Parts: sequence; structure tokens; C-alpha cells
Amino acid sequence: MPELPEVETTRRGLAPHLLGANIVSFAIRNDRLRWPIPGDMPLRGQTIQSLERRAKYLLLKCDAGTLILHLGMSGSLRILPLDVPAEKHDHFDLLLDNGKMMRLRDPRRFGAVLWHEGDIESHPLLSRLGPEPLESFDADHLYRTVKSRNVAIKQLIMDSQVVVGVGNIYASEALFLAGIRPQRRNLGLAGCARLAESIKTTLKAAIDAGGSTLRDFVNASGNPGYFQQQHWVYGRSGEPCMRCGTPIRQIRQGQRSSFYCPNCQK
DNA sequence: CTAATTCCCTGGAAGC
DNA sequence: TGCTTCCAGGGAATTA
Repeated sequence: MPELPEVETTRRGLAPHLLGANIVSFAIRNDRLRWPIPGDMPLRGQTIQSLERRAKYLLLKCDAGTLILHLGMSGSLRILPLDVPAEKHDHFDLLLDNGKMMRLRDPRRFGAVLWHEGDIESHPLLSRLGPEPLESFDADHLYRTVKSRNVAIKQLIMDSQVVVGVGNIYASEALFLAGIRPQRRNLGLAGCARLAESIKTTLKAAIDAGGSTLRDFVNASGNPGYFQQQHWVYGRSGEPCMRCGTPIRQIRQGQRSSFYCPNCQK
């Protein structure tokens, strides 16, 4: 699943192929993603100025506006030669003047391709987002939020208004590293500090792991460079904790699975 | 306002 | 073997 590290890895993989390129045209094969892909985006002739990431959104900034991309649950972006035939779930292509194209594949169609002109931070999807976890996010901010809300800590750190980019997998992993149970509601400043640090550590480690697979990014037959992460607790229900051997527990929180070690996490 | 729930979608695994 | 059922998840939209 593309979480923040996968999106960042994708951004780094795409950037050298996209920056400075001119958009010749685009193709929409199936516009039914999270929202319909606008058919009238004025992309033709635009030069790609930068490729940034905000939360899990990729922002492809052009002369006249920004192409907003989201990978949803199953989306991937690849750079391919122009003549590679599209397969079943290849919904959107961006054709460039350098002989390459960027292709979006998204079987479950939870992703998005949108166009926005003007200040990108004011876009409705971006304007209410909380801090980036690897930038301005810290213990004080988390502690203040914990005190002002009455929800389980796991759901809090997955709330994009609190901090962006923490998906279901890394939420469980970060809570394990911090020694905090996912259902906890009261958390002191020290606990918040451990958790904020664990979130940063977890995401950074995953981004670093992704870097080693970047060489596979441009590959017509291979995968787009996502990577298998070694998980402490996620998906390991009933298996022994790698720290203490206690069986990992699985619970439901807000229709999502959470995993934790009942001995290591209090 | 906050918190909880529903919904979009397909592929893969499990069950019969 | 082939069907049916369940589950996964981002996050906006909806409901309580």
C-alpha cells in the first residue's frame, strides 16, 4: 500500500524524468477514480517546474497550475517509453517531449488525478492538513491534540488534521516502537515525545529502504519500486513478538485492524 | 463542534 | 475445480 514512504520514493523516482520536460498530451482510459479525472486539463505545452509532495499527494507544478496526484490504495506511477501498450488498470498517461511517459496504474481506483490553478495550499484537499511528520511535527503539538480530543491514540495519529502521512501500517509500527497501546486515550508529554519520535524513525527507515529499490523504478515489466517492509507487529496476529515472544494481538479500531504486543506496549 | 460510521473499488485468500 | 464470502485500506462524505 502506498503510504508516505512509498509516495516519497515515487516522487524521487519520477523527478529526474519529469523536471523540465514539456507535456505533449495526456490520455485518460478510465476517468472513474476517487473523483472523475477532468478531461479538459490545460496540460498540453506545459513545462513541469517541480515535483513536490504534501502528505500523500504528489504535486506536479506546471506553468499554469498544478497536477495533483494521489495513489489511493493501489496506485502506482511509472516512467515508460511512449510505445508500451496499456494494460487493464492503466487509467492515465502523461506523454512528454523527452520520449517518456508517466503512467498511472490503479486497480482499485481510490486514487486521484486533479488539476488546480492558483495557490495549491488553498485547495480544499490540502488546506486543512496537519504538519508533515518529518518537518514541523513535534511532541508539544501531539500533546496539545491528545488533551483536546477524546479518541484512541492510533486514530489520532492517523487523522490527517493532526499529522499527515501516517497510514494504518505505520501507525501500528510506530506505536510498538513507542511502547504505547493503540487504544490508549490519555498520554503524557513523555509518551507523546516517544511517539512523535517513533513516527519519524519509522517513516525515515521506510524511506531509506525504498531508496535501495529506486533503481527498479524505470522498468516496463517490473514493479514501480514499492518495497516489502519488515514489520514488528503489523499483520503478525498470533505470532510471537520479536522482542519478548508474547503473541501479537489484533483488534478493530474504527473499522481498521490494529496490532500490538500486550507485553511491550502499555 | 466532535466522534463514529459508511462508502468507493478490485484482487487475493479462505471457505464450501 | 469453481463458486461465494470476506478482507484489505485512504480518506471524504455522511450520520449520530
